[in-house]
Amino acid sequence: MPVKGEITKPQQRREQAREAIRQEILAASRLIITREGFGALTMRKLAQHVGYSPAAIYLHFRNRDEIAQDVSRSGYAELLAALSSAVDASPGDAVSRLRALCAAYVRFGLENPQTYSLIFMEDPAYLAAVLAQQAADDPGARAYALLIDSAEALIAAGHKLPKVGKPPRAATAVEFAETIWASLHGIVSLKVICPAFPTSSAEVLMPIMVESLLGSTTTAPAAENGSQRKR
Amino acid sequence: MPVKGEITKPQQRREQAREAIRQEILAASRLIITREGFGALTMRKLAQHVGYSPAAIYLHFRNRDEIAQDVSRSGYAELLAALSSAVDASPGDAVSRLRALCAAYVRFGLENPQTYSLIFMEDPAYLAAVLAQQAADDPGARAYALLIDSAEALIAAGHKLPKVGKPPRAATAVEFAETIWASLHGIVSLKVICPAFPTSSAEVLMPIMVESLLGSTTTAPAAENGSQRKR
DNA sequence: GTCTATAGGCTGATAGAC
DNA sequence: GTCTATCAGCCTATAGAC
Repeated sequence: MPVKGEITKPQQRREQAREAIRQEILAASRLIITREGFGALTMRKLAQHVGYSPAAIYLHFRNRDEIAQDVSRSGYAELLAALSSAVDASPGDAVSRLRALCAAYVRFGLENPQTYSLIFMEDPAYLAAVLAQQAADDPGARAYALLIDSAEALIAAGHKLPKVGKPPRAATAVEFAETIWASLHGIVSLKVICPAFPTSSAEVLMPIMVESLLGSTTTAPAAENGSQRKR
Repeated sequence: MPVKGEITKPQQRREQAREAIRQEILAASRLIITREGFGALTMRKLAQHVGYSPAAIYLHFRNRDEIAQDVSRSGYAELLAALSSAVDASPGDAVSRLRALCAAYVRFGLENPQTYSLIFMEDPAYLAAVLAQQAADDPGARAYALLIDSAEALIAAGHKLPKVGKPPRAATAVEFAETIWASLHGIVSLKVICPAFPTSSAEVLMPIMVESLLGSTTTAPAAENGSQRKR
């Protein structure tokens, strides 16, 4: 139904219809992927799901990869939403927010294994594309930025990041944030691919990681109990 | 050529020939996988490589999965060898050995991305099978045990593992070891699937992780500088 | 034992009728 | 625009000739 007062040319109506079908196809793709994984997304199955012939899909998407990219993008958007709301709901201090962020990340991965697998464990193209396109509105880039910002907030709050390299220097916010991310990804990806294997639960592994990493930072203002463990 | 003094019956000779062909097929499989990845291992390509027809492969292996299992097993053996030699070459103290183990693990993964991918990032069957079969001679189980042992050596050397859970209790050796493993896996798997993405190099990320985790342990005997960071 | 030939299935993608 | 029909290729696995 056109908005009152707007002129709806036949062209526009057609455009809207096209977009609606596109979204319908994407919704079906997401459903198939979250249920059976990316490998199960075939053009035939997808066409059957939306009630078209396989050939019709190609009128709206160039190929299977373009669909995967779009679904991937919405997967990053879901992740971003989960992380954002966790950050917003947490208390004000930097440490608490970082803890909340980590917990939300792991929870998202475990609750959406197929989506997580698609966006972080499948073809590198989707992952690389996120980094390559520095568009600030990309949900993947924004999720990444959320983590970096949290590490910077830690520094701003007076925490000193752990030393690294020879000669030793303080780790940068990006290095520290990526260390956290890689650690969390290790838990999630192992659990996603083989739920039984790390015999300990993510609820046990994650706090050990996060608290160790947070513990490796030292607070500058309150130097009463300096906990440097080396040099 | 039979060993001098042994009686080589026709039966034995045939057995040896069969085994030789089996090994030849496995060698070709490893070559294909390390070059092009597990996905590129097809019966046709494999047959072409060893100079047989596709059908001939089925005389020596039940199916593709059996080949994958065998290659996977040898992958675990390679990993075990890399870890063992690193442990043997390191100084005696528990901390140094754990550091050496971690460095060797990451190095192995980065130097053998396709093998690493096969044994830790593909079909869960291979990973689960290693855990399921508690056979002590399985290379995968032995590599796992090597890590657990290192964590236990840390305890034996007087280190207290970090607290976890509510109410807080000290983490077990298995929990601590699996935390280390998951962290390292996070680095390697991200780098393997998308070398460009964690923008920091593994050489930077890995020490931050390992030193943080080691730093979260406290040495009991020398309690002069207790570095509890909480409670 | 090893081969050729082939069954029977799947895939992504396209040409051309309506 | 949407369809049917099909291409060209891949796959695992097997039957039966030599």
